[in-house]
Amino acid sequence: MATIYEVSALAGVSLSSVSRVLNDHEHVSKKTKQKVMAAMAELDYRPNSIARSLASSRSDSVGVLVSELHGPFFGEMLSSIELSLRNSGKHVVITTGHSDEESEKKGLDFLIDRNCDALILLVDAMSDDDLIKLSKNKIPLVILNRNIPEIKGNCFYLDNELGGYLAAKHLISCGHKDIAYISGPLSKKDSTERLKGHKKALAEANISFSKALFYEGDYRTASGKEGMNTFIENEALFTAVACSNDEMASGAMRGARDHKLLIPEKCSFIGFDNSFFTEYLYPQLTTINYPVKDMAIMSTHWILKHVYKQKQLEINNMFIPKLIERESVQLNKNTLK
Amino acid sequence: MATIYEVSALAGVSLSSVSRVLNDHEHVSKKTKQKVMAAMAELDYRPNSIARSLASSRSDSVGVLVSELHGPFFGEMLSSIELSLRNSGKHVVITTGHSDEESEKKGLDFLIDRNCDALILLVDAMSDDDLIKLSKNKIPLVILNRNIPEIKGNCFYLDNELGGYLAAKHLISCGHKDIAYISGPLSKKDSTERLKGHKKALAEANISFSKALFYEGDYRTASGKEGMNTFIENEALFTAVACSNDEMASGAMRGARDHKLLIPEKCSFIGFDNSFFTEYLYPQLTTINYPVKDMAIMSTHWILKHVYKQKQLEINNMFIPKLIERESVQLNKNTLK
DNA sequence: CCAACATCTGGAAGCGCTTCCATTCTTGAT
DNA sequence: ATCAAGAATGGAAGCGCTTCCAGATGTTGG
Repeated sequence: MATIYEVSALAGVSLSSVSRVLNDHEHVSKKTKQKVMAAMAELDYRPNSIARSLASSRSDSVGVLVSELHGPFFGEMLSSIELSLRNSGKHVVITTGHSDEESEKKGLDFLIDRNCDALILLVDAMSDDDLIKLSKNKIPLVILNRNIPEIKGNCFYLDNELGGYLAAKHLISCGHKDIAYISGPLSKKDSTERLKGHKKALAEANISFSKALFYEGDYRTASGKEGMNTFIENEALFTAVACSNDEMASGAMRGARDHKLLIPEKCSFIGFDNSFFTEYLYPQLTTINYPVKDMAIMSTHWILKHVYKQKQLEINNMFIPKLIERESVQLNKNTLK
Repeated sequence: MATIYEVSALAGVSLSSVSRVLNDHEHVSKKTKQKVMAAMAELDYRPNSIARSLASSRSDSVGVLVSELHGPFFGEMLSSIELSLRNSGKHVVITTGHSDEESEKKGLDFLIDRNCDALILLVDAMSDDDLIKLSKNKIPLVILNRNIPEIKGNCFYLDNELGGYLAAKHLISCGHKDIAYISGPLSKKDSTERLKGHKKALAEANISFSKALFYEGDYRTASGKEGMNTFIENEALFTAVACSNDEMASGAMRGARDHKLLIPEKCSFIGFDNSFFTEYLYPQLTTINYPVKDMAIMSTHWILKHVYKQKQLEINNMFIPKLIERESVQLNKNTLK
């Protein structure tokens, strides 16, 4: 692997000059630039980015810390982030936090130690205070899927409460009154916010929230099925179930089928997130759209604007959920007659 | 951020000694080790990994190049890789190639320039020759989802042909003779291998392969649906369809439903990969298991063994597909009577 | 008590690059 | 022709760490 020395020697100019053309500095004559370019080409020179990073304390890379790597949600998010950043010549270093505080902090340290120019964080376990403190450090950062008022401008998030509200409202407008709810872990803010919206819609319709129709899952398919089983075994009465995400909804639907419950004739289902697979369920899942991609791209725009000084980028922090009507919700016949 | 100099000064020992305790070298007395540790703790010192990497030309990080970041397949793969490597204190740098040759090469360069200790590659566009050449370079690498005889030991892959064979065989054993096939892109080797296995099973059963029952998709759900539409519009006759992956199978099932085709009564479906969502389809999809996680973990074992010198790791290059029977395949009534 | 060896420690060069500063070379206006 | 201002170049220090070498210190056995 050729180094800058060899280029400098072959081109017959100083190290500094080579470095200058490498970094597209002003004040390099055409002649030297050409000589250097020629030498680089001949030696098949590629700058060592580690050395560059050490000398300049920049790295052209942004660190991404997410809870998990699998699942439709993170997949789409990472995919969008990578594409957007790569289009601007930046690179992405990805690591995971597994919703565990220690693990998140370790991941964070890794990214910081790698000289990342900026960070994109999607963390569950770390406290708001930790994040606020972190944001005061030298390294710029952006927080996804979470709204911390003190650092509002760095947060990109969905109006989860509105989402929960829209879902419940839709079921209610279809005549459902007995609505079961399968929630994500209550330790996560998005879960509690969605639940809050759900309750708000119930209250507006004068429907009381029943503990018997509530199940706390973990966002995974299996827990949706378990929730459904629990409801049925307890002989709870309901005509619809709202789920905190699509994966649990698909699990719940499976659970319903295991008990020979017709969907949507006997029981309606609504999910949350609008993951890619909801269209391919049967019946297709009515859900709440979470514009993950938009949000992911927006977070990169913030970084491109504030860290890499690209102009003309509009920043928008809060994203609005939207009802996606498909086949899994039906009018409640009992109510109508 | 404290540097090694400050640690050295505070502890009252030389740079070298600090470095030695940092790297757990032999020949450091307990006393100096303690002094250094204390100083590190007091200063909240964290080594700068960039500097370390430059000085030692190691980086404790392995580069991963995959086609895409989204989708069930890559999600599970990356997740397993990250977990396994992190458990050994190594880190992962991920980038994408988008099945495009130029893009793959760029990603590769990025990883190489980042001083990765080893590479895990899942690439579609680059030629075997390129990969063989690459493997002769200094940086150790492992290739996923592809078998290149010349560098067999570095390849980890599924016996795709066997998988295709098993799927077709299963349909045939259920009495199906008219079997449609929705393939992945024929530019990808795994697609052609699966198809080959399919044809082999047909041949063994004396069923001729019909062009009218073949559709080339792109591994995405939408193309599965399109394939199904094409068959139906052309009034092709078939009682079962085999798909090159689960996503296309789910799309095909959707297409069948749009045409009021009962599944599995009128038409059986079999997928490939055993992605997480197949269980939650209705009916649950019969498919071929691809042990992605095992393969991903095995590739990290190779690296841990050969690059990081961990002992006692068994390496196994080829993985065996397995039929997973669920609900989407039914006996062909016509044949039986 | 001292040789002979093993263990421990410090000095210094160097990884490949950036960047500040000083120096030299060009301009173009006078 | 002259001179200042600006453009182009080179030298050298330094980013934070590793590692080789040589020298210092400690330990053991005769």
